[in-house]
Amino acid sequence: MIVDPHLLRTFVAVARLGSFSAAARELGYTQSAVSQHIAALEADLRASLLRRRPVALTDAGTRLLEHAEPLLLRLAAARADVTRLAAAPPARLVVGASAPAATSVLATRLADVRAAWPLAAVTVRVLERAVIAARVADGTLDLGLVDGIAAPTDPLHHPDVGPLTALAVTQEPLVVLLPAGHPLSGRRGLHLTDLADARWIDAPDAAMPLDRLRIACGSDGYRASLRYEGTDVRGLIALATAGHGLALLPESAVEGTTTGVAVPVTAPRLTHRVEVLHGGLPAGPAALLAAALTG
Amino acid sequence: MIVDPHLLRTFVAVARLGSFSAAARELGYTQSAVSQHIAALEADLRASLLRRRPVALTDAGTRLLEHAEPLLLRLAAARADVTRLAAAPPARLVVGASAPAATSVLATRLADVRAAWPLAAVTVRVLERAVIAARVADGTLDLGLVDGIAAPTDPLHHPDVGPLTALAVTQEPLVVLLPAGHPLSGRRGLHLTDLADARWIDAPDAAMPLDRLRIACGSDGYRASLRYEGTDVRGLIALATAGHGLALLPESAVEGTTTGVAVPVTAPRLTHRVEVLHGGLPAGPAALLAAALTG
DNA sequence: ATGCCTTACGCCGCCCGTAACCATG
DNA sequence: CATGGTTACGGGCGGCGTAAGGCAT
Repeated sequence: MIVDPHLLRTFVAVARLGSFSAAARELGYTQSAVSQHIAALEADLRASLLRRRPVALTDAGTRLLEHAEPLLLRLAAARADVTRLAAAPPARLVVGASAPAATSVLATRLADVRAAWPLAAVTVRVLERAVIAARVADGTLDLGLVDGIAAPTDPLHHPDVGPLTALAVTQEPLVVLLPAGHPLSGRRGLHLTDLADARWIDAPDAAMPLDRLRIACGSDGYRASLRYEGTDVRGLIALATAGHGLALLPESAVEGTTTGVAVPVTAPRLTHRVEVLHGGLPAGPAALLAAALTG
Repeated sequence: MIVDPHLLRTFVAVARLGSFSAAARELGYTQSAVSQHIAALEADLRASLLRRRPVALTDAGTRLLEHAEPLLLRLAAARADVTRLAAAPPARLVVGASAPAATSVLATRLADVRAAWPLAAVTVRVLERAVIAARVADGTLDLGLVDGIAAPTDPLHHPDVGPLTALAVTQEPLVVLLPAGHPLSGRRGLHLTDLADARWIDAPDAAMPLDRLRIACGSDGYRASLRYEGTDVRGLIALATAGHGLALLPESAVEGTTTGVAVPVTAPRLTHRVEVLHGGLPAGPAALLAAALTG
């Protein structure tokens, strides 16, 4: 009746690694067991999930994978969440932050956090946005700081991996960074919709990912002419001011930049927002620390 | 390592029924097996989940329940989703709709649906908003119609039970229904924020639930002076126009009402929105029908 | 011929039911 | 004392490993 999560875990491993034997090694099974797992899953669901030799997902398999990954995540989150309730608050704090806007917020508030909860060790881990909520849910992180684009009062949209509490930490204007001589560089404000066809730099780990922008604007534009994979804002600023494309950043990220011009976004009404995430224990240490961050 | 979903299912049943033996009956187990399930779960998570005699949830149990229910839902959804891919499109269509705004939309479009897909039997099931997404995900419903409050371009927020496709069907202004002699009845438009402390009727199944309104406005107000449990709008309109409280409705719901005054909501900028939900198969019948509804 | 997945088969462990036990109203 | 949860124990079954069997490259 109920789909066996062990089989799902095996299925996910096989799909990711593209090999039964590699999945078996990773999971500590024999190759045979993995084969039986997949066979059992296919029999249970009465659908072929994988094509063998070479191993590739069928349509049904692709579909199942979309369910299986969040499912396993939630399963881990459930365990972590309940266990966390019982366990004594540990003398350590692991904070995950999306880079670098959220990290800079953390830097300015970390003193408050340390004051609120004198901990032996604090670890800050810079991670991509998508995984932070998951790591908070499964207990790998005690606290998460995530930034994103949202209308002024709207909360950010986090992947649903369990009951998490999200609190706004900061909210500030978005700016478009232009090279010094750019035709628009004299403007006081910009309408993003006018820039849908401009040359953009997609810097998902250093600035705002363009796909988020597309979602926020409901537009197909904002295509990247350059992709910047890294978390160093200065590198991004250098590229943008050298004219390789526009960059969308929170206002604070461009403070002190003299080689380019940062023009605020005036429409649509979007802001850069940082939220802190924690597993919503009412009076736990994470909640205290979250309060210290928002206060 | 992985929390056994069978144990979770038993746990949910016990929590809901407040009894081990009742849960055993429902699940087709012996009382002993249920006891062993709960014991195993508690041992696995190293936490006490239930107090016995009387059976009541502990804090950890409450927490686990929040995870367990969506988890089991997703598990069912995963099975249904994959199975649905393989199965031939059945000659039947089950549509769930939140009452009554979404239902009336369905009434006006059902002819298009029948034209797009000649089916032997069409069933319309009126359900509360919260369960529709779940029933679409697990295949009980082929299509869901859900209404809600949202800012003009924003999508509705549906519970995350799997990869569902949501498409806007209609969007129309919200109105506040006032009795004829009400001081505000002469107004051309109303600011909802001015009405946070007014006397409201909470009619979750006939109009907009006030808790949604509170979320949309980020306000603690809009408390109910009367709760109306039913799906008949005419009954609600009668109560509102008789002065028992204000009602928040989509404009179309009050068409033809002469005993009261309906004043449009002008701020904040919120609209009544109906969306159709289906399990996102690209070319399946549900997608065709969804297109017929939106077209 | 050699990976790589599948099938056959036996053993171990888990899970459920029976039944005796115990606690609480 | 009765109702209802717990504990003890045994049998059945499912799942994993070993090993042999296809089947491509």
